[in-house]
Amino acid sequence: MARKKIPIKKIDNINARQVTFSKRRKGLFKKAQELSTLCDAEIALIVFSATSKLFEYASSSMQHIIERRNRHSAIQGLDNPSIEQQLGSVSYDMLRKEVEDKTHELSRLNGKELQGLTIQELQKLEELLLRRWATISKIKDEKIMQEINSLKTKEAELMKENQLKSKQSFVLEQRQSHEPYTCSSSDFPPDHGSSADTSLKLGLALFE
Amino acid sequence: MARKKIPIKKIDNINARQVTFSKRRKGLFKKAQELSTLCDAEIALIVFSATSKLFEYASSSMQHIIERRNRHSAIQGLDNPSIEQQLGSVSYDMLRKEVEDKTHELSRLNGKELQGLTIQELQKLEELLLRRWATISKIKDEKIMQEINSLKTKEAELMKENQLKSKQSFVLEQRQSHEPYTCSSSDFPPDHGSSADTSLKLGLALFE
DNA sequence: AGCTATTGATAACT
DNA sequence: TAGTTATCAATAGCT
Repeated sequence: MARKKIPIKKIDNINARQVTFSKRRKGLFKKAQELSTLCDAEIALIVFSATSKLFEYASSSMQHIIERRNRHSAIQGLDNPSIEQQLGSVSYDMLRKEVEDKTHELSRLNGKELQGLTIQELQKLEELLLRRWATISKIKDEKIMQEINSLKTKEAELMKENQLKSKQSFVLEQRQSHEPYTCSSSDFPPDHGSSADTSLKLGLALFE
Repeated sequence: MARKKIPIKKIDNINARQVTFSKRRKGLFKKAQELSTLCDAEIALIVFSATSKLFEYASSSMQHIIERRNRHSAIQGLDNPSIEQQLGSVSYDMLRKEVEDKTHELSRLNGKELQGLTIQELQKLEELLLRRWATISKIKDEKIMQEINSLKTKEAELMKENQLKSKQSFVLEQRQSHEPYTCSSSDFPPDHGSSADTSLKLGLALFE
């Protein structure tokens, strides 16, 4: 739609692709918004760029539309809500109550209904959030430590490997520059405890 | 974009609206598909017509994109889990689905499903909780200040009242022990600035 | 549903 | 990165 028609296939040139993405994305969002307004439609649009950046539009609330869509497709086919209700494991009213409760709890956690609470309730909520924050911090830190440890291990292994290769090269050089002699794997020094130790320390040093 | 420019507002004529919805929807889906192909983007588009008919497009799998999107923003902000009083009765299945969703969301917020998250996601969650904690702290502090102020006011009023009564007693005593004389409200001193100040300081001292 | 006069979107270029 | 413009694409009003 411009100076020239382009084929609808992945744009090779990275820069051109980026520019096109930016322009067309803008156009797409505009059209979505227009359709929503003109025709009173409920629209959700989710776009992930090739670089995993998220762009989204929702004529109302994204969560609402997604939930509505899930219900819509879940209902396809087995659409007899009252059968289960009649079998009566859980009553309809109980479920409705539960939805209300959870919705309420969620919105409170989201900080939207805090004005009505007493100081004591707010203090409890404050403590709760701090505890949750601490939990998450802890888990995050554990994950980071795991990551670090695995990196350390990898590093140590690589160092060891490198040193092994250095020694091999050294032996080969010696053999070439002086008198040749046969060699088997058993000719290598049986242990390199001290040098292995050194490599471990070097590996550690990166993180300490 | 045609014979005439139309304003972007809800089309009144039902028939025209239906036609426009059909045409523009087609255009929107085409553009979404083109953007996805041209720029290697992952796109999901959900459209509910005014008559609650569902149309959707997903460059890969709708569920996959929605989940990816949830992971992305889960987490930052959280959409409004607003009460959706859909017209008419909500089906049993819908309610059960909603309970599941909200339970899931709650348990995530409660920090029970954190092991599966990446370090980046955990960091976002951590920041979110801190923000919420800050919000609650702020509201709590505001409430405390309100409480303090109302106490201050009450204190000041009581002090004033007491002083008033003291003076009345004093006057009565004087009248009884010496010569009587008539009195009106205008006989009271107009201001007690210093004593009011004292009560304010006392009120504050409780919290500082 | 089609048709076409117009408006809108955008590819290439600056 | 943003702005301009020559083209191409979408579509509003009709039939």
